Amino acid sequence: MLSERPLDDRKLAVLRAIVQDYVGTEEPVGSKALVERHSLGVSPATVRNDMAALEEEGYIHQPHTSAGRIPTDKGYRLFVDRLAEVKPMSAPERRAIRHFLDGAVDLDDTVARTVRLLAQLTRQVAVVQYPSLSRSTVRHVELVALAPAKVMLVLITNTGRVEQRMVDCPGTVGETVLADLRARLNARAGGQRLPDVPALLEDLPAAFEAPDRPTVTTVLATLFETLAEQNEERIMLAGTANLTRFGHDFPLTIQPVLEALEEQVVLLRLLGETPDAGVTVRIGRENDYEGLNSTSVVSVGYGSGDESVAKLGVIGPTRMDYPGTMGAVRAVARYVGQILAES
Amino acid sequence: MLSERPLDDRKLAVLRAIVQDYVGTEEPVGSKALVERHSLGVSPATVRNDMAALEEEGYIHQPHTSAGRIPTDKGYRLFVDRLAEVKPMSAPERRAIRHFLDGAVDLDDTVARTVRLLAQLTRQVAVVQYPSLSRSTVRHVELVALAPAKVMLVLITNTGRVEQRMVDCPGTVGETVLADLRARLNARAGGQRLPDVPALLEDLPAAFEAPDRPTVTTVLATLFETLAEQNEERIMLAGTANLTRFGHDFPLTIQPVLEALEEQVVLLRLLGETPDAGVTVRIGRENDYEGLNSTSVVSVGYGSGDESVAKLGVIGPTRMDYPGTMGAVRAVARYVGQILAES
DNA sequence: CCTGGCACTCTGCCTTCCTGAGTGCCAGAA
DNA sequence: TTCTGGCACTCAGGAAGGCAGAGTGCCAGG
Repeated sequence: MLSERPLDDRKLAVLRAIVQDYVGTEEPVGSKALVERHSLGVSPATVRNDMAALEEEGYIHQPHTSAGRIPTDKGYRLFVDRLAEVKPMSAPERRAIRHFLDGAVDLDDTVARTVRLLAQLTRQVAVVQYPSLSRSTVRHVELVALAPAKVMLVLITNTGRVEQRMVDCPGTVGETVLADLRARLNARAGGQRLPDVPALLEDLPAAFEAPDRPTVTTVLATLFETLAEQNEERIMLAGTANLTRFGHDFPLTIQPVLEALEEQVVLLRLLGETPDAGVTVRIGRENDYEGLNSTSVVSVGYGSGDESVAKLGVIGPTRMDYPGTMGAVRAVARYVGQILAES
Repeated sequence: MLSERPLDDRKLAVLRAIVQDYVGTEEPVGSKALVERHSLGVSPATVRNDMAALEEEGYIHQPHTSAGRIPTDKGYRLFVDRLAEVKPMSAPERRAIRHFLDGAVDLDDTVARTVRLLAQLTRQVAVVQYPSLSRSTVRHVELVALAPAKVMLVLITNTGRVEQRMVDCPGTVGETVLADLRARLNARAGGQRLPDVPALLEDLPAAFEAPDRPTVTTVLATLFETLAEQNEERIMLAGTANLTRFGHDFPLTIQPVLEALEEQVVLLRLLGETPDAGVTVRIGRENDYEGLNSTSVVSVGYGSGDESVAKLGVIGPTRMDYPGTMGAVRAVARYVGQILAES
């Protein structure tokens, strides 16, 4: 078995044509139809031989003896890696994206608009992760006395995210102590990356009078807890209705997909595996999660600087328009990054 | 046509039995099966006569000449209004609900847990509206100077909701002015219902020195804007995967439902029509929104006191277990209310 | 007013048949 | 070698026909 015999150019062209046609028509594509729709310069019989070779190598597959071919996961993989160019968005599309995202009033709104936009552009299911706490820095820490022994702690990050927690203090908290603590917190933690903060504040209680130390310790504990709560990472979804578009073959598998989409944990892990740079495509079985074995995930990191603070992506059938989807994902990520940097 | 002839007790019993069986089996129910499974004390032939009468009145309907009967929307309506008791949760169920909701750390988490819980209990799609701004009161307003001319406004409500906005001030803002403004804002607005706040603060700029007034006005403007932003009402969804359970007949209609669920506006209007008190059931065509014409919505208001601050509910096929669903919805609403009151 | 009996209707399912798309292979041409 | 036209073969999927079973409406008798 010549399993690693390199494929010549024409075979690659045939594979490309098969992927393109199958994505378009959703039906197995035969040799005759291929020759008609693409000017390959050879006869159907020749194409058939190439197809046999491609099948031998596992790039395509026949549902039934007398049917056309459809690409396998491996075929899509080769297509994405070597046969397709990311399709850039057109100028009007870019303007539209820009304009749509510019209208956002706060972080929630930005994320909400992004996810809807992505779902519309790709006509698939879109997923956007909120800018992660661990990558961002402290913009401000605020303490608000709500009752004699009750303080509200508000943490604001450079990505615009706001987390708040109630703190039940061991005793009454004086306004001056609170002001002092607030000032020190901001002086030391301001601008620092969240994971670095605890180390910087460790010795803070020592700076206060003994009676106030329990309070300071309690507040710090809550703050650290908030910082550490990685699992608070949130995700927004849109476009689930698009799943129904993949009619014929998909309804059987729509349920596990919907289930996966409901599991924030699954989605977070999915996005978590995306490397920071570059558009990533994970095809079919390449996804660890079983329910997504018949889908592909196109994802990318986005961030306010050149640094990625979170991920976003699209989930659709393995039979998807990869160049278009990748283009859309990349463009949207870029613009969200810009918006975040501006705000 | 004796269209308003009152139905005697046995006919009602037959209707009740039909609804129960159909909900259980998902198949049209015939006279023979009915008599076997319910002790009606009469023969199939008699039941057939009753069925004919019920059909005449529009409570049930035959898909085909030689098939059993299924309830119509009108039939379900009668069932819900007169033939069914809300099924209370069992003690273990109540404990589980209580326990599950008690673990929540903040409002987001409470809502998230509620919606998941409801989806699991009813095995349908659950919807929970965040406590609405307009019904709640101001717990605290905080102003934080982030830069010389940049202030962050944080609004905290009694329901635990936190809204923040950036304010770009016309000039540099002194810390004393800010403290003064903060104190006055809280003194006047604290504990007040959100819609009443603007009127109470109208004359506030007059209390400040002329040079500071533009700043005060700007901050107030942003605050009012935040208060007025009704459309910021948010909704959380869970259990969409349950839609696929309604296999045979439903997949055709699953798409419009998914689309409806993506439209926050539709959901908000849906919940908005729910009266404050009591569990409401809207069946099939009774729903204004076309995509939900083959679904029923069971909803109820919940709140921290005896007052409803938001709504929650369940969306499922008209063929649903009404008593059970109503019981679950009512119980969950009650417990969320308690949790909110405690926090 | 209820019941058993009976003739009737129709869906769902199974089987059979047939067409058409698509294939693999082979012998001959470039 | 590599491509091409020809040919026999396979098989999914739709159409047509037939059958069984569930359910009905109606009627005459208890």
